[in-house]
Amino acid sequence: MHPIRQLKQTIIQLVKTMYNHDFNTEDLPLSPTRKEFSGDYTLVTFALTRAAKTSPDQIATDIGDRLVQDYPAIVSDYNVIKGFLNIDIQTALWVGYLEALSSNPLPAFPRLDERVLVEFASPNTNKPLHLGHVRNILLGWSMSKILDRAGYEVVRVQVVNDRGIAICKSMLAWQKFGGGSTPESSGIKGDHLVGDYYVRFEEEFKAEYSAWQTTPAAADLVKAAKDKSDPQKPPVSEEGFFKSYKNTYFNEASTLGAEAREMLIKWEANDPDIRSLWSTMNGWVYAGFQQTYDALGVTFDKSYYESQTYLLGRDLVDKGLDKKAFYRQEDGSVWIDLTDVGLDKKILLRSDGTSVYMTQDLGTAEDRYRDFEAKRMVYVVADEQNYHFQVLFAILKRLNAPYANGLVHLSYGMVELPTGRMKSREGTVVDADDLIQEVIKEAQAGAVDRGESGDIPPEELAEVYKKIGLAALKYHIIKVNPKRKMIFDPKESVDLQGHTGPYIQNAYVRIQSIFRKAGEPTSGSSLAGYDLQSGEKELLLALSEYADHIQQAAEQYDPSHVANYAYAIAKAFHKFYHEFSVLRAESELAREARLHISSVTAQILQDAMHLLGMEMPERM
RNA sequence: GGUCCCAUAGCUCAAUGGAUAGAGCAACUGCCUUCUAAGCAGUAGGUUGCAGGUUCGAGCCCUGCUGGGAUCACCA
Repeated sequence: MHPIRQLKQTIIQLVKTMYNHDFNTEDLPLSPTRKEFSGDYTLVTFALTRAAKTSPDQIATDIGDRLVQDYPAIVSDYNVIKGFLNIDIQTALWVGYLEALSSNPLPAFPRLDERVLVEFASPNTNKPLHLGHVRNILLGWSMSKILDRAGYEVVRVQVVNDRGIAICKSMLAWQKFGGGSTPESSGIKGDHLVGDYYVRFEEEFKAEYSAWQTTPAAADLVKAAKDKSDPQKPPVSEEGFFKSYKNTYFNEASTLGAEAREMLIKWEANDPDIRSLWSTMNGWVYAGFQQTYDALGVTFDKSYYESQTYLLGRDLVDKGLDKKAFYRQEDGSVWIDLTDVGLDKKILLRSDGTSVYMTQDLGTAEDRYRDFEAKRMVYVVADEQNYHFQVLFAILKRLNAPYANGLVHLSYGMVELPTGRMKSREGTVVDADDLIQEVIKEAQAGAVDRGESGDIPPEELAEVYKKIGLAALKYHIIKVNPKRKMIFDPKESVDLQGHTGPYIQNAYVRIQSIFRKAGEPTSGSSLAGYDLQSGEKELLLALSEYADHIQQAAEQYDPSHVANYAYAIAKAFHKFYHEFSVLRAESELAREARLHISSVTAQILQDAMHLLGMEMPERM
């Protein structure tokens, strides 16, 4: 049994008999002793002053005395500093725990017989994936692994936005300027090829718009806007007017805009030629996305396509009307009033009877519940949509959806560059594929600089560089609390030293190297009588906390807890490695104990990294 | 303007209401004949945006303020 659990039970019992005060395991103020003090665990006694009717120091001393006297098998010693009771656990207990941990290093959570659906990635098919998607994908994947480990049955899904005006823009530009090019003929990855035509459309449109701005019709509009403008506010500039008029121009005057919209209408009318082109180009995109997903090592159980789900949700509107949860205005539009829960009124059906994004999300939720009957759904979506999800969840609650209480928006902050937000117009968007290539290249360059890859078989080198490079990139992103907006510095993302993925991999690699020379520890061997040293105990204590960190990550929907824990373990191991020799241990018992500690460390590190979506190389 | 989020070392980030707020990067010093130096040890760096409050105890909870961001479409 975990020493802290024994200690907790003992203290709870003791406090009950001494002061008639009830603690339970969760609220007992017992934590690992800070390293500047001596002891294993520290009990904070302030909470007991009322029940004990004496000073914190006195309480600490009294409890300490009783622990040492009555439970000598558990507690060996104690000291008291300003109301903090620092407790030393018997070394034999730690050694016994190491033996147990060695045969069973990974925490086993009970299976919950509860299904949770995790939605992430959510790409649009008109553009390749970029850095923002990478954060989303890493969070979603890692969250799904952590929930799985915490006992849930996990279903991974993505929602693909494969329809709408955006993909029509790509299609139109390809028709007009593509000259029949394909990923095969051009040698360009499919999603990039389609993205290139999206960019081409925007360029052509911009040129058309600029040309139009010199026409008399445009000049009239500018004049009208200037005449109408509020004299209190700064005057309308020509440039400012054209900037804000862009969308209106696209919808009302643009030739290209008209062609793109016509294409969308034809698509909705199932025009066979348009549908065929659409399928072909989306097919290129999916092949491209698949390559990126493969490179990142993620998979989905099911993909939902908006082309198949965008009409869903209408029946829910009827249901909501029947239940009087929604209401219809004179113009025929349907709304929900959420002002009583601090939100606004929200439209669900336009006056022309067409649905909006929210309607579709309602339908998709219902659809997925029919598919998987998951009472929990986690949406991994950037925090710019916080309000949308508040509203979505509130509506589903009002409709009494059976899964309404299990809805979670795993909201994460936008990824920014040191120069500010990524802007496609300014070409500062960091492409996912480029980024992956870059980090692998850097990992290789780093290894070549170091010149120590000699004993790695040449056929494994590429694989090792890939694992190192991807760990650098992924760890750099996943270590940050999701809620935070993060500044992504490409230079730092390829760092291989310090608080990085490769640093953690290196701890694992060092252990594997020891095992190649010393052999694995003998399973089930007795370590009884070993006098664990404080540096060894420090690592063991950290290892004992793995389950807590998984639990915390699962409860808070925050994989960064696991990431930071893995770093703490790697750091503790590197220190241990420097302080103690395994191969040249002073005794056979010490050697065996250290082999066990190393083995547990390696397995926990590998497992934690696996939960984060990273792989360990055997050598580096 | 309403609502929500954020503010910690030069930079990027940690810190279940507990002790003297920690890491990494960047800078500087040491340590490879010894299990992989992608490492270890050390120096330096802080009024946790500001002002109050609650508490035995506040970076964390409450109020106000300042600065930054998101959002508030019959867009998605």
